[in-house]
Amino acid sequence: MVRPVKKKQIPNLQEAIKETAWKQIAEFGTPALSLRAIARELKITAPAIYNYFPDRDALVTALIIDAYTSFGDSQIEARDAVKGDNDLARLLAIGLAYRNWAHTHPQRYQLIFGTPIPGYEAPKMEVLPSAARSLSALVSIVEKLRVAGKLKITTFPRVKKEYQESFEIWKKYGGDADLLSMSVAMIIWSRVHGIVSLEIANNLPPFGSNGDELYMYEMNSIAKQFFTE
Amino acid sequence: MVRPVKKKQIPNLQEAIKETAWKQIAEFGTPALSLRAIARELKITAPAIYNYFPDRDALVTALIIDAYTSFGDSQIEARDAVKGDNDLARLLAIGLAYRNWAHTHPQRYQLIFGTPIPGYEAPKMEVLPSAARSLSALVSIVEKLRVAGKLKITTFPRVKKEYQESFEIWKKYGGDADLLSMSVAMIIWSRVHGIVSLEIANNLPPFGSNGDELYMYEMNSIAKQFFTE
DNA sequence: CACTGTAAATATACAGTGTTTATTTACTCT
DNA sequence: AGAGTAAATAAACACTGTATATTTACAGTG
Repeated sequence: MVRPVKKKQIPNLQEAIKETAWKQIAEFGTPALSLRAIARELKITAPAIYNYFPDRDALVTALIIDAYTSFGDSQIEARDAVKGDNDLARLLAIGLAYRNWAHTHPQRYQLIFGTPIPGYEAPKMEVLPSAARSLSALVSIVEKLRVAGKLKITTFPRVKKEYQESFEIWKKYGGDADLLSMSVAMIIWSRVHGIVSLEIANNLPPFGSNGDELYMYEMNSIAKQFFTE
Repeated sequence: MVRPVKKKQIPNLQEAIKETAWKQIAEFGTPALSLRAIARELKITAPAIYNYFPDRDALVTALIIDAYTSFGDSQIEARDAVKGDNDLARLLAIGLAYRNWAHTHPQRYQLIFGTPIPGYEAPKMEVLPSAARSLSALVSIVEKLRVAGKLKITTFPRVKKEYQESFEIWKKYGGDADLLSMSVAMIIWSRVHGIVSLEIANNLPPFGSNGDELYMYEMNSIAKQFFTE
């Protein structure tokens, strides 16, 4: 047997490969990702995968983009779930959703923000649209608060000139916003990421009865330092 | 030829293996670490390594402990280089040394705090002594400031009961300190790690002409929020 | 000095990986 | 009906970590 008839083939093999990849990542961890193992489970041969992804890194890139999209969805949902005009409540909702998503999908989180794949480096330009979108919820709220005059700070270290250009690309996919807002969003992100990444790597003991009090403390610090009311 | 005479052997092969490992990590990145490649460079066979490390993970663990030690050295040096009794200056010195070490040895930083080795998970109990020591400089200064009455805050989320025990072990290697001081040290650590890990993974554009102004901003925020004077 | 036991290296082999090449087949279009 | 194309397989290559058996260099002892 060389090639099964279409009826016995898996429809939408491209999607099936990604699904199987996620399944195996969830079960055996990100670094155990193996093309041959995926092929085995799908009952195809390994080189068949090359019809859908030029190499393993391309598959990883596709997974990362999917992860960013899922992550971004949860951020945007959290923002839009808050009714009324309390944008500080929205900021908090986004922050909680961030940690929640990371704890629900620790492997995906590490896939995006860590470097768990041997020799893999993400191709910036391919990933950027979904990456920018995933942080757009945070940026949009900081920007709204700034426009409403609720941003406490007015000056901030500026990004190096040669990088301001990449901010422009960022805006294209992450939504327009003032440079100040984007910078504040980034420092908020760095704080949130600091806690979450240490938690996920098991380097932080859980503070509070549910392990989330340290995080709430930090959410509060952020609100107090950067915003009024 | 089966076994070279001693004169032609490499003295202290255990150290030589680690050195070669670091060399290759620096050159080709952490995930490319390969026992066979190390053996090739040392002109021995791969199984010979097993006389010194039971498996690849044991070698990685040894590397991690060395990295923690080097990192801890730089932290302690930075603390002790500040003369006089200005402990806030010491805190800043430690913070700057943190970022500096990470940028000088990005692969070591990722080796310690990321998860760049396929399938590897650090054995907590083996690594803890050097890990605890590496943060002891920060803890000691926070504790000094607390004793001097310069700690602004007096309450903080408490660590889950079942984890307070691990804090006790921590004290054994990281120096005695109040639980409050250790908790404050941890949140400071999480903020610093947040920025540095994003910087190293190339996920943050450089703020300021030298790329360090965002970090200075954060150092300032920490000092202002947690300490007086 | 000869002998023996041990420790450290090699040689070989196994199962796994990503990837390349050539080949075969199923399906589509003219 | 026949030709062309796309998608799969088969086989092979160069790697990887690791286990086993074997060989050898050296240290210690009678």
